[in-house]
Amino acid sequence: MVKSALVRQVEQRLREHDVRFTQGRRAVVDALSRAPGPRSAAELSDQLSPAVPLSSIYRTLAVLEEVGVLAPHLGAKGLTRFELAEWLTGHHHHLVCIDCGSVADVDIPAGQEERVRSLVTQIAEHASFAATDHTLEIEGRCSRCA
Amino acid sequence: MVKSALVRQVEQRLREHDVRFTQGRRAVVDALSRAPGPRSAAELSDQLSPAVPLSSIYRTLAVLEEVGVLAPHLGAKGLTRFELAEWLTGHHHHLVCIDCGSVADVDIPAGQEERVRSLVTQIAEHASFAATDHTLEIEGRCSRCA
DNA sequence: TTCCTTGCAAACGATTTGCATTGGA
DNA sequence: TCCAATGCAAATCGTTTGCAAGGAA
Repeated sequence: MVKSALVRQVEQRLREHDVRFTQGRRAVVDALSRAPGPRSAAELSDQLSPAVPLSSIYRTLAVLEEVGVLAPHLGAKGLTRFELAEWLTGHHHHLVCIDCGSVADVDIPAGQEERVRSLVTQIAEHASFAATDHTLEIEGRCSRCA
Repeated sequence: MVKSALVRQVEQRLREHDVRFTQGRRAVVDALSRAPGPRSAAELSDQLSPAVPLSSIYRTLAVLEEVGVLAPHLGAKGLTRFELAEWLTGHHHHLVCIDCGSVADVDIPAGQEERVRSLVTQIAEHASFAATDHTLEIEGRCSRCA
């Protein structure tokens, strides 16, 4: 199996930060790259345990966030889920189910994204806020819970 | 001091749910109505303690959320902040500071909000998702942290 | 009086950390 | 080799809950 472009990008980023890309860290990145949305430490542990113990998953998530490979997503009940950062996967938004709490990624057409971006710029300027990013969170019921 | 329209609306909603509007609950609603953004239990406790103990604040927040007077906002480090629900204060979006973690409310012009709403509708439809609400979260640095 | 609410302290669950051990460049 | 990374268990921290006492209708 060939090494994916994504893995190579992560390798390079870690190298730049003098951080090792170990087995456990590879396993976490791999699991997240296959997931259709953010995942919590516990959810990852379900897949990776006992090969990667929970405490190592937490440490891995912290390190990968620090170097900008992962981005956190804050969910209900104090759960923090992580996903690959947007420079690796592209910009997207979230569909959050108010029943089961699942979070799915959605892409939107470039033209519409452009409209959102310009709106964000206007709002931020007006509020003297230095915007660096934005997310449109759409709450509702997923097809399974509807 | 006259009883504000907001307090009267809350009173009625609680009455409809057979829930008492006690001193402690009034204090929490009052504190949140003065805050320029969502507040956590701990932040409220700083203001209201020892008159209202922390555990009561948590219970109050849970009750007020249940009857739809408050809406939760999930912040970094597992902190949940609450604010008055939009039917009391109007629809708005959030400016989230990536340095200090503060969250401020922003209103946007009706015309632009209409554009966001229609975009949300399109995205949700395309994804077979039953949207009930949305929030545009703008991340960046607040004027104090910039 | 009758429940709903409250206060306190103990319990919980997610996350973090100390420390000795292991493993990768 | 040598220090970063790991595994385990204990410690933290935000939040929840059991239970007895207090308060509003």
